[in-house]
Amino acid sequence: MRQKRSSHQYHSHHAILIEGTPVHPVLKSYFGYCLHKISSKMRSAFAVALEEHNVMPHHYGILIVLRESGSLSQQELGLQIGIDKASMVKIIDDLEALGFVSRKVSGADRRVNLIRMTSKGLRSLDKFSEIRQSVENEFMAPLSVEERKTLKNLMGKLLLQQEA
Amino acid sequence: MRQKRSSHQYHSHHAILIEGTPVHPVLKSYFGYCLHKISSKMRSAFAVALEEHNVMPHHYGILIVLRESGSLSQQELGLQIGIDKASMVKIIDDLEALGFVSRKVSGADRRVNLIRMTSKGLRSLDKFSEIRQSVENEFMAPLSVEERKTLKNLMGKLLLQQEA
DNA sequence: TATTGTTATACTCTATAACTATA
DNA sequence: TATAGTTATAGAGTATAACAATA
Repeated sequence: MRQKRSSHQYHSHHAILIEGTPVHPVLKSYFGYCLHKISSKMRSAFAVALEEHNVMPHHYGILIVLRESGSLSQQELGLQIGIDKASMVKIIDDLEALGFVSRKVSGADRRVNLIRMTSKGLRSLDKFSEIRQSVENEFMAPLSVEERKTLKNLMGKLLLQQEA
Repeated sequence: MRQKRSSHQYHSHHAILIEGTPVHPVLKSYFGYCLHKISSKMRSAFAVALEEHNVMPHHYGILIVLRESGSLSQQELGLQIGIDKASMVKIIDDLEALGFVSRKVSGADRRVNLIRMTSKGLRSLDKFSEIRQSVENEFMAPLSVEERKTLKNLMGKLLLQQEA
């Protein structure tokens, strides 16, 4: 429990709905641009929806990984999702202040903090996942169920390549 | 011609290839996360590829819109792609310093700068478009031609909704 | 000496407000 | 007075380096 939160990076306050940054018609034919536009709108919609719970999308990611992996050191956790150890400190501070995770000094190596989810964290994570799902549904609205599956499948293929 | 450039926000220096931020397996099932990951990797690959020409992705967007629209005021130009007038100043400074655009005080209203592409700007834009295309091709590599078309089509539908 | 978590620092990006010159 | 462009400033985000405790 170390600092206060402000979290005003996404300033819209609509229920969930999408705010209006202009999309220039000429640029709509560029795949990278579309990707960037949709991605940032979706992320900011998610951020706005999470705002009242005092968390941000990256907190959500941490919680998801933590639930899957069980107890981890801060550095391990950061490694798994590409966040450096210095930035992890603040993120874990946030989550600990909210009562979603706890730090426990490792018995085996007293330098490391083992991060563990609390039951409150688990409950909240379910809530956040509902929120994530509803944002995703809203964005996917123009697509049929079949098209959504196709889109996810194609995106998955693109992501796969990155591992190599 | 007002200030120097640094442009080191993307520090990788591979030819074009994709650098490695980890993608956690659990998160791969989340559409928004995949979108975000691919989008930022693609954008940063584009940025790295543009680096030697001293431009960034948003400069490219400006040039594309400018070529399409012809001469525009700084503010008009910014409005079309969602960049505020203060930020436009530096961007136009950059492009002017590179000789890609020129400012000309409007005869009708001496407060406004009409921005016009130079022939050097036009030539360079063609080069940049080749670069953009090759980055896109690299990212699309895992997909068949048919799949690429499908993906672009689906993304287009998602983007369309944003206009409303 | 090397490593975990921490703190401090610096640098980018972005948004806002203040200033000028025109209108 | 209002507006286009400019400048200055402040905030969030992020990466690096230095530091304390422990190994």
